[in-house]
Amino acid sequence: MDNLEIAWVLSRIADYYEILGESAFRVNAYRRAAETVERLDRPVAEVLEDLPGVGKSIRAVIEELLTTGESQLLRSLEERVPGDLLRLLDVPGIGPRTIYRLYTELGLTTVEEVRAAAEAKKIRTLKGFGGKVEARILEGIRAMGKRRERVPLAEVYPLAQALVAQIRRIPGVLDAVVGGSIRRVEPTIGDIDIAVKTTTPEEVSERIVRLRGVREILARGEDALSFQYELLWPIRVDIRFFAPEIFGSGLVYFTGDKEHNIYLRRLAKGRGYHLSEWGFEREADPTDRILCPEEEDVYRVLDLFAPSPELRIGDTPFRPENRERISHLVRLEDIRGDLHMHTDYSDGGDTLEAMARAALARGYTYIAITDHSRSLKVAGGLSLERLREQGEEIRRLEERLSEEAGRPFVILRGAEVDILPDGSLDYEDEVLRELDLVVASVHTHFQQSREEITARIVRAARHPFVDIIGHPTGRVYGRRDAYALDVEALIAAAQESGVTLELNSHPYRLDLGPPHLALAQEHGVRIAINTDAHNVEGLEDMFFGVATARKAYVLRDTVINTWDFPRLWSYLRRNRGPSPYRGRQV
DNA sequence: GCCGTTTTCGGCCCGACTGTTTTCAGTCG
Repeated sequence: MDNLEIAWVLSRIADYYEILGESAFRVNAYRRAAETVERLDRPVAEVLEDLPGVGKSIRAVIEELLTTGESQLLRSLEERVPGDLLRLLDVPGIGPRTIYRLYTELGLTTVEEVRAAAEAKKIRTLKGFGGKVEARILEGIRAMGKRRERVPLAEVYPLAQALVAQIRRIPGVLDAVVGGSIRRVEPTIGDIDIAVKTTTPEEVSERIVRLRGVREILARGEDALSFQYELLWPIRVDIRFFAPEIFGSGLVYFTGDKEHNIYLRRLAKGRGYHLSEWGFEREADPTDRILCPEEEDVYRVLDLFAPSPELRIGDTPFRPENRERISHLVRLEDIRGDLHMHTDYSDGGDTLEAMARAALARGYTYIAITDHSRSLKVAGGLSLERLREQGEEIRRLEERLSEEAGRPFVILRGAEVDILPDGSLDYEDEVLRELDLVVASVHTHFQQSREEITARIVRAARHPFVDIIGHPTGRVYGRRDAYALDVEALIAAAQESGVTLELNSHPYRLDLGPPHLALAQEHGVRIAINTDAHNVEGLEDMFFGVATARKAYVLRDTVINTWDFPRLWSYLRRNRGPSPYRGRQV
């Protein structure tokens, strides 16, 4: 049983306990344990003894799951709450207490029975329930299964930026910032959170609800506004209004994550303060307030540094082992080049020159052009002849741009070479040796067994002329699961062969993800943060990749495209010998 | 259920909004 399955059982137990009216603290304990297990970067069995928030009882459940694959506790809970009532938890506005009352007071045990009872107007007979609750239940059941769950960051990000830009233009808006999981650069997003700085929330709110795309208003008060937003597809938007003097505490609160907020509030409490989005209040004397116009103010009161948003996961940035490393983490401004991009030679949308100029404008000192190899016909893979042609154009362009820029600008002649189903590569060794840089990636036969695909990619990782394994797991958020690859085996192979693993920055991919990145770094494996850009705009995705690396506490020095060119070059020549085209100094 | 240089018992983060009431529980984030 893997970590995800165990986490699922724990959160299931929490759901049952919640419906049964168990202590909220017990429910919370299971829920937190589930999250802890889900986030682990190694099998739970290895670290079960010292898992924070996992004590005797929950440990026993996990041990039982590990040995028998089942949980007696879960089974007995399933008997106590028969049917499929748990599914109602997914209905917005329906929570555990409502489900509990439907079960105990009306004897309903299935979603179908609940629907029938709502249609027969029986639910409104319960004390405190009216027609609106009934309507909400019916609407929720109707929408079940059709509802989209979390959406890939790639799809939400531009939408959120456009929306916040519109809000900024509304009179009375002093500032507006996207918060929540988007600001934390999480790979999937549940809703769009926006913190608005204003002294006139009512007027601003009135203007926001008239924006194009605003559908159903879900909640609207003095300080908050929620609505369904729909341009191409629907997503919930939550907006909070904060006065300038509390915008810092408001933005901290609205950025999260939830565990991070709880940690900060507990810390405040230990110092006799009550912390909320309104700022600090001394518990002994509520009139004694500390206002926080900036986020840094909140952290300063607690004697903490303000972690960048992507690091705000529970208390992790403040743990001693991370705290020391934090100033050495890779930053966007450390990136000196991009080692994976496409041009219109294959399936890119922009020319070689446009891509190179855009990279130069970003301040890069080197890039690698890595169009697809010949067998990938759907992506216009390059024949040997086209590859050679491109190489010549690259040489001329490099010279011209370096001259124009008045500084060296290196364009590496690379390729993204297909790893064929048997693990061999799509160009002959002589061709690979002549290239400056080879990214090897899987683009076909995703469905191979774990053994097959692991052997396939490991074989490529051991090839002397492969420099980078591109998007190693192949996962594409919202579209495709990872290959069945044994990533740990790949990391072990990379440790041996010295090949670099890619962190593909495209927000649909973010592959490798943080747990694997951390594991790779721990084993001394190098990482390349690349955009895999298919047009000029794609180069901007580097931001997502760097944030993802930071979540894994990847250090600057682990990332080969933070190195200066001589160091990178000697790495690239490690198995190829001297280059016939390029001296050591550039 | 978990946890402890304030505690092995007694706490456990906090507030906005809705619906149905008339002071609050439930839900959500």
